[in-house]
Amino acid sequence: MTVEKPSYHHGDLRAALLVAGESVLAETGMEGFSLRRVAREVGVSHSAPAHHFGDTQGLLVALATEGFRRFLASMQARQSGCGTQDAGDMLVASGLGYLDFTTASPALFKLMFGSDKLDVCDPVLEVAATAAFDHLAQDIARLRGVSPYEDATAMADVMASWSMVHGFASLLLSGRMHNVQEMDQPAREAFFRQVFARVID
Amino acid sequence: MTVEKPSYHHGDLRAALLVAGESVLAETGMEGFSLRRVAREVGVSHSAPAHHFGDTQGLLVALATEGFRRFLASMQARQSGCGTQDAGDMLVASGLGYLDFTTASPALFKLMFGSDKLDVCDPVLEVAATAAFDHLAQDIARLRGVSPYEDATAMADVMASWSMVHGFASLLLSGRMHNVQEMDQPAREAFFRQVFARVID
DNA sequence: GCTCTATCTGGACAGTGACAAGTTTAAGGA
DNA sequence: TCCTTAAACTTGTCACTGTCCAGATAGAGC
Repeated sequence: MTVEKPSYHHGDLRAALLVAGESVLAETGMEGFSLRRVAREVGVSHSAPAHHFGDTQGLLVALATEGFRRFLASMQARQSGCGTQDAGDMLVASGLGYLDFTTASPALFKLMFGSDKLDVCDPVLEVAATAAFDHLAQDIARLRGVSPYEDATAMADVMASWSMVHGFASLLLSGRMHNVQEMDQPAREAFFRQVFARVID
Repeated sequence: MTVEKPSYHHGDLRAALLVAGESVLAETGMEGFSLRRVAREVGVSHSAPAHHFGDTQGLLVALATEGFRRFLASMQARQSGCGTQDAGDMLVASGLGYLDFTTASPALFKLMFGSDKLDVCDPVLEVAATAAFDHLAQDIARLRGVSPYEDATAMADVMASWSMVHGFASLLLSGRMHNVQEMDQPAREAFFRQVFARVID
C-alpha cells in the first residue's frame, strides 16, 4: 500500500497525493494531517508535494475543491434517487444528500467549512463552492417559482434552509447533539425531515 | 505588555495563560496557536503552561469551557436587555445573543464547536456546554408550554432553532454567505430575525 | 543522440509539543 | 527560628513539522 515500485518518476503523483491526503484526513482528522505524512504514505520524498501544490494550504485547497464537487454530487444523487418531481420533496432530498456527505466525509466537511488553514478566496475553490450553493438556490426557485437572486424572500428561504441543514450537520459532527447521535440511520433521517419541515412550510 | 517583573513565581500564571491564550487565538486563529507562543506572550518559559494545563489540549479545553460560559452569558444579556416577557421574543433574543458571541469571538466559537484538537468529552467542558444547551431548551419550554425533555415535538423545536442559529453563525464565519457578510449590523440582525422566524411559527 | 525541463531527492533551518531532570520559592511544622 | 516539603517554574532534549535550497533523474522534443 505504501511503497510499490521505486521508480524516480511516480507517473501521477498529484492524484496519488490527493487520494492519500484524503485518507490521512479521514483517519486522523485535521490534527494529524501533515504534508510529510501524506508524502510518506505515497512513498515519496518529504518535499515532493511542494512541486504540485506549493505548500500545505495548496493541498488542502485542492482537497476542499474536490470535496465541494462530491458534496454537490451527493445532493444530486439523492434527488435523482427519490424519483419525485415535487419541489418540496426535492429540497428535502438535497438536505438528506447534504447529510450523506457530512457523515461519509466528516473531516473533509470540516475542512471545507471550518478550517483556518484554508484559503477561502481561492478562485477554483470558490467556483466549486458556489456551484453547491447554486444547487440549493435552484431548489428554492423551483419551490417558490422565483429566483432567489431576484426575490429577497426567496433568498431568505435559501439562507434559512441552508443554515438549518448546515447547523444540523455541524452540531451532529461536533458531538453536541447527543440524542440524535444515538439514533440509527433511518431514525435520524426521519428526525431530520421533521426538523427541516419547519423551514419550508 | 509581554514581560513585566522577572520574578520566579508569576503569582497567577494560570489566569494569565488563559488571557494570553485567548488573545493569541483571536489574533492568529487556531492555525497560529501554540503553547510556546502563549508562554512567550506571558513572558514565561516554554514549558511552564504544562504545569497548569498538562498539554495543549488542556489549555484549549479550559479556553473552550470559559467560552461556553461567556456564550451563555451573551444569550442571557440579550434577553434581559430586551425587557419583554414574550416567549417568542425571548427565543429570538437568545438567537441574537448567540450571534453576538460568534461575531465577538469567532476563533473561540470555532474552537468550541469545530476543532479536532478539543476533547469534547471533558466533564468540566461538558457541564458548561450543557448549560448553554439547557438555556435554549428553556426558551422552547416557555414557548410551547412543555419541557423538551418530556415532549418529542418540543425537542424537535429545540434542535430546529439550535440548528438554524448555529448554521447561520457558522456559515457567516466560514465566509460563505457573501450577501449577509456585506450587510451592516442592524441589517444583518433584521435579516436573521426574518430567517429565524421560519422556525418558530 | 542531445539538450531541456518538469519531476523528484536530500539536506538544512527554525519552530513545535512533550518529556525529564534540575532550580527556585513559598508554606507549614518543629 | 530553621528545616522540610511540595508546588511552581526553568533548562535541555527528542522527534516531528513546514518551507526553502541545491542537486539528481528521466522523459519529451528536436
